[in-house]
Amino acid sequence: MDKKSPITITLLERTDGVTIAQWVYKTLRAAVMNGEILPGRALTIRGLAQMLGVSPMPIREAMRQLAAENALEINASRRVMIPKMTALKFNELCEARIAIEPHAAARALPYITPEILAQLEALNDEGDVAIANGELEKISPLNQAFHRLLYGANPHQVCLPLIESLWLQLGPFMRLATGKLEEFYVVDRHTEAMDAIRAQDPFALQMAIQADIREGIAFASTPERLQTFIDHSNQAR
Amino acid sequence: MDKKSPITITLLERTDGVTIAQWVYKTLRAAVMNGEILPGRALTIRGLAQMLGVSPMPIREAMRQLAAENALEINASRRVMIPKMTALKFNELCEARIAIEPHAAARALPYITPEILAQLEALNDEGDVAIANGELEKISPLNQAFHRLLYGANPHQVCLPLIESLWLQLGPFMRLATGKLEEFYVVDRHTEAMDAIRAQDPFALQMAIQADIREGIAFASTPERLQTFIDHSNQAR
DNA sequence: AGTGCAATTTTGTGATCACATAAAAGCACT
DNA sequence: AGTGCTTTTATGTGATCACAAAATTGCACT
Repeated sequence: MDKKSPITITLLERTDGVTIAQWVYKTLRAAVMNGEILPGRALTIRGLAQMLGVSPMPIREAMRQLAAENALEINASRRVMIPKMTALKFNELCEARIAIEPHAAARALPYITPEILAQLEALNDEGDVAIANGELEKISPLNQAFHRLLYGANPHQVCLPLIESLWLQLGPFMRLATGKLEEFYVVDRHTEAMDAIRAQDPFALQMAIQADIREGIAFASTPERLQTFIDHSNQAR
Repeated sequence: MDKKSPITITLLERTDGVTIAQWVYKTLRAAVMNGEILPGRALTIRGLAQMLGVSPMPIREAMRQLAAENALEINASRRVMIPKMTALKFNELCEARIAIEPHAAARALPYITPEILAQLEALNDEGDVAIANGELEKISPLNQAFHRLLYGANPHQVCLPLIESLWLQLGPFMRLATGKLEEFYVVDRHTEAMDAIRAQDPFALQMAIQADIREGIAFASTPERLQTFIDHSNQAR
């Protein structure tokens, strides 16, 4: 297992008045979410600082923030790495998603305006186009944007940060998952979700969200398949 | 509203090989959880550094970590304060607890050993003694310890950090709540929970946990009562 | 007294440095 | 070649400093 080969991550653009620490945070977060850094990979403050061309200070802050969201793991000797996945932990994360996300969706339902519904439709259409064109790398971000927009419609939202934390922990997997997505995606649950929203039917919405989550992890349909993915992702390249 | 009067928080003891940043984190966390810092209160890095007798650096790290857990709020001009509570947000936090905690309890159920059950019983007994003796300040920590021990029995636990985040956000309220606890606590739901554990009955356990949470927030039984608590807590003293 | 502007102070951010410890590398010895 | 020890390097932590921006204060003017 190679833990020292140089890491390459996609650098986000630095916008206007944002601090360096925030930029580093978003960059690292996107890298984790997109599976650009695989579990087991050791991360050092100085190494990242050099790679991103900043001083160690903002790296430290960004790393501590990500560690607080359980996207990074700090071991006893204070070294940082992406947590390794296990079959049971994966199961636990998925069940947690199913416990929270339908709830967050139902709670957001009363706040879905026609504008938001139109935006959800647009995201759904984009997703369909991406699937039709085989642009697999676009699917996961669009799917996330859909869920984020839905849950975030609730102005008193407190679940979204928790959900994002779960997504982050599943992140390194999601990229692998989308590669197998095509063969599993049969029914468009997002459309079902939008039907439920239009009907203001919380129960149907919860069912649709739950089904969407379960299908998104269908690549782990059997323990053997799951283990294959875990083995494949746990070897830091 | 006084935002500048000196803050006094309980200082935790620094143990062996723990870093200053961790100690600061735990100290601030306990202060928030116990409602020692009320919503709206502004916190400054230098101010806390001077109060705790350390350099600004570990304060920054601790504050960023707490902000990541939504225990602190960073406004547009990067000033930090305890988030203010609203009736709707309070409701949202409680419903989120009810969505997650019974799930976490049911997931932990298969891992409850006789040893853990005995520890739960001990905590429950301590709680009963505290209630009988009117030691209200002990109740909330014991209640938390009970729930933490229960959920944490699951070795693949991923919900506990999310739950802790919710507790932290409700923190400033919990102290106020325990003051009114005595008059509401009628049935001992912890005992019901333990009966469900012994019977290995996930559904009964979920019901007991849900009832326990709902009774713990019985002080907000009417919108008027809740608003009184909010008004009382939102004025930083 | 109230208001608008300038000077001052406070505050967060980020860089650099010193220090202690953990990991790695070298190296002698069997 | 393998092993145990020493030396060297790498790394996280925490303190100090400089800088810019925001908040506050002070003050002249109406």
